[in-house]
Amino acid sequence: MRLSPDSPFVAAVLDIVDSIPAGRVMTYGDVAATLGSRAARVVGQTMAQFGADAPWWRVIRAGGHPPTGHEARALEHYRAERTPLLPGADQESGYRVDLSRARWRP
DNA sequence: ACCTTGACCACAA
DNA sequence: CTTGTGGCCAAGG
Repeated sequence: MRLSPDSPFVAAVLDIVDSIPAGRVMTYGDVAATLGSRAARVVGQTMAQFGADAPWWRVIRAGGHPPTGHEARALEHYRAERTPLLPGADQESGYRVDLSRARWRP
């Protein structure tokens, strides 16, 4: 489906995403929780539709995986801003962000 | 009001 | 590692 472009939830999500510093990340659930919500999926839909002009690669899944379908492009950003990744899988597919070090809590 | 669709989450087997 | 189950929430049919 489509989210309303002027939904207050959408605006709030984008505000939070813009506040994440370089080299740090938040999970979809973290962003929702910051808004007092559990709508992690809606955060994902928000990023899918309106996240193009935001630092979308700083919002990842709870397991440390980058957003589905954007693994390769996200990795370029992580390398560029030195986001801590878990050791091991160095290839494009299969890597994860080290949440214990990179997680940002506002 | 019910069903379906998602850049999701947690937990169990 | 993989499925499956149940939960979450907005929007559209």
